[in-house]
Amino acid sequence: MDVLRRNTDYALRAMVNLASHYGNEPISTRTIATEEDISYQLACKLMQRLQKAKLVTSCMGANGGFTLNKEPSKISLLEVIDAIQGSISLNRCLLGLNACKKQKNCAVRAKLVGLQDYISAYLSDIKLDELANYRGRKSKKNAKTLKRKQK
Amino acid sequence: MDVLRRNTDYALRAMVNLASHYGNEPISTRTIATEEDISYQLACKLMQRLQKAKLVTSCMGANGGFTLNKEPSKISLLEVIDAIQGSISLNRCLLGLNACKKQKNCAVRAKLVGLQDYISAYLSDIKLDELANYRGRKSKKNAKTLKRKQK
DNA sequence: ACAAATAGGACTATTTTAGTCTTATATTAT
DNA sequence: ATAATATAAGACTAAAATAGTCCTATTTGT
Repeated sequence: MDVLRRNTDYALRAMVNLASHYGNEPISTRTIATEEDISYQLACKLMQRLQKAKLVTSCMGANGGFTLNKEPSKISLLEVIDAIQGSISLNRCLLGLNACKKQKNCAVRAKLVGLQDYISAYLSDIKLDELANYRGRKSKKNAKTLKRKQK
Repeated sequence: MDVLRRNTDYALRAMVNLASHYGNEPISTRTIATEEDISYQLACKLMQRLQKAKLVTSCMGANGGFTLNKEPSKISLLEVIDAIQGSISLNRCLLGLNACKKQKNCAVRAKLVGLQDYISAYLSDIKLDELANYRGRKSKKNAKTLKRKQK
């Protein structure tokens, strides 16, 4: 079972794409969709959600598109996840809440909350710039390879 | 989004139930289903899965039922989760694998693997006896309350 | 005016998860 | 032996969650 959903993955790719163009003109959804292998319509939906979450800013009209709302180093993986698939929760169903009548407070639940906090902190620590840089490195490599091939 | 599914919750309740009867006769699925508010048929399915995972032992026939295969203190939450919903994975979809052509090795993935290891360790540390004991405490409390009411 | 964008509601399809039905088989007590 | 009470397990159905599409409106630059 995967915690991160497909749409979250798409959105993250879009965000990394934007991160790597941070400071320049807005990038259109069409461009993002093409570059990141996402269906255009779906990309539209995801960009809208990212905008609602105030992670990106939109510019309508010709030459429009999206830009990041903050520096890449200030946008975390957790924010993107929250924006697209909502916050990840471990508990609810675990020996507690409405699932099991027999206990209102749950020993495990407390532990799981602890785990959840850890996860959140962990994901908050991963920022878009890291991801974009990694990609950058990767594409540089590709460029080199290409050059060599062209010789 | 919840990481632990409903069936996992059911199964966990069943396991805690068995844990609280550890050392005695087998408990029938019908009893478990009744006590833990699970549909009988579904409970059968879940018990079967738990047996396949070798967490419980079955005794067929009249007076049959299930018993834990190990001491409650040696069965972890993680084992139950794995048996019912399979191992929890964070990655797959995250900037890697078949999802994104552009990178074979992924910077984030490594980080997520780290997180995943932490989660596994955390869940391995929670054992059935703790949960059963907590329940025990709780029902004592209820008994008290009941007594007081009866006065 | 036109082309290129986003905005967003409504809808459909797909996938995953949950739950049920049915039949077979094993064990015990009578 | 037979009846009653269990588990075993495959096939199937239903429900819920997720992904994806379609259509129309609106905005903006040339």
